Amino acid sequence: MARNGDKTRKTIMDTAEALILEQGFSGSSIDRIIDRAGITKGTFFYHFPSKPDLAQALVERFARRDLHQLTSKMEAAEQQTDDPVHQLIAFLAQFESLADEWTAPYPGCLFATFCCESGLFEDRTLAVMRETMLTWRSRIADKLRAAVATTPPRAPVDLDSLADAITVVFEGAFIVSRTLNDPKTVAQQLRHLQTYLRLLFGIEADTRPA
Amino acid sequence: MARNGDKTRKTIMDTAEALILEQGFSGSSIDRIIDRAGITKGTFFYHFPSKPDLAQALVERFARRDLHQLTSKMEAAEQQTDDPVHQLIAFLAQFESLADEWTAPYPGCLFATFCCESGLFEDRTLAVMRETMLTWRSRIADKLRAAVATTPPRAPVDLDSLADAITVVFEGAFIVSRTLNDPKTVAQQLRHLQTYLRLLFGIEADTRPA
DNA sequence: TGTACATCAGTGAACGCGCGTTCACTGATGTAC
DNA sequence: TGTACATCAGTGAACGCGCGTTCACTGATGTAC
Repeated sequence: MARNGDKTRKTIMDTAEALILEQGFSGSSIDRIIDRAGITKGTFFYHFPSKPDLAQALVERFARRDLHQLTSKMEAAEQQTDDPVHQLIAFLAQFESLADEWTAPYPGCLFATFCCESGLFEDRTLAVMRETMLTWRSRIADKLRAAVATTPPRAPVDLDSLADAITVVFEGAFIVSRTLNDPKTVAQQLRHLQTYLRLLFGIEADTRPA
Repeated sequence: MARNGDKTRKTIMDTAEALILEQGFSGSSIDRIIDRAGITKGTFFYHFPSKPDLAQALVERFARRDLHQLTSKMEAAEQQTDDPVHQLIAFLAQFESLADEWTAPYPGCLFATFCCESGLFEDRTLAVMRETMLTWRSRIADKLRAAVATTPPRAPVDLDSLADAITVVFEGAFIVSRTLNDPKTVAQQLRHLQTYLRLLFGIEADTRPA
């Protein structure tokens, strides 16, 4: 056998994540994961000492990818314009474009799933989720502070909770999209958030309806 | 023994719901439910033929209560004012006041929890969730249509997805509130939604920051 | 270059525990006559 | 009013299956000399 342990580990994680997004963590047994992944139980426990360790690895990978999206899409927005308000709108527009092309409901957010079973997880697992959300809050709130410095908002708003609104829309739209079996929910809700920012900072409306 | 079967049934449902909101449905075994409720296994299966039947009973009760909130708070808002925009804002303000008094994080929404494990449930269970969300959409969208008839919105918006935004905020704020262990998230996000409506329909801002 | 050994990656049988479900039973209360 | 029977509400032991975890093992590849 070639030393391709990393590939097998990735297969396990991909399979487990997909199953967990359908059935939750408790509802996804190791038996079913290895069955779908086409490996044996021994292989699973060679790569992950226990099921909680799988949870930890999954949440860390999810957080890493999530923060990468935050950084890369924010950098792209910063290249488009110098105005912080327009940067935020361009930032959201990128996620909207992505979501707009979906034909199946939002497959799910691992954070939401784990949050709904939070009593089962170790503190270190929940801490990764918390820190990721706080990083989003901090980065977006920075941008919002820059925005209000140049453009006074048309209504008094708390900037930290306005920053959180992005996370709220992602998580909430996922739940609604899944429940209603509607692939368009996420894009629509991201559009409302852009419209809110436009109205708040007195920017002309886009032509498309939110 | 007195014929107090209804009381026992309620105890089981209350205990199960609380446990499910902590650990998810799969993570909440019947053994743990009966242990917390102080009853025996025979009693559980006397009241519920199977675990999926418990899920169905819980989701139906949750939906009934949820729709009652929708109706009663909307009626209260309609007593306060005749203007549909102000009615919607008053409607949201009632939920905000409620949420503002919370000192512990939003205990959870059974729909979000079930949605994150949706692969485990029967269609009839998921259908209750879907129909409840569509009822909210329909009632709120009616009000929004009445609003745009009298007050032209300052940006083009799709009314169905704007109606859904309320559900999105409830579900998303629950996830964020729980993850960040912050009791104030729900109230704050409901306030942003009110500010959005105010800006959209050109209504003077409230004094408190959103 | 050949040999001996270590390490990596994976196997599959076995473990005991907890799960959802069944069932024969109990005893209190309600109903018929 | 007393008696016989039905129903309601709950008991607790027993069931087999699936769960997470362990472990002795295999065989291919890498490393030392």
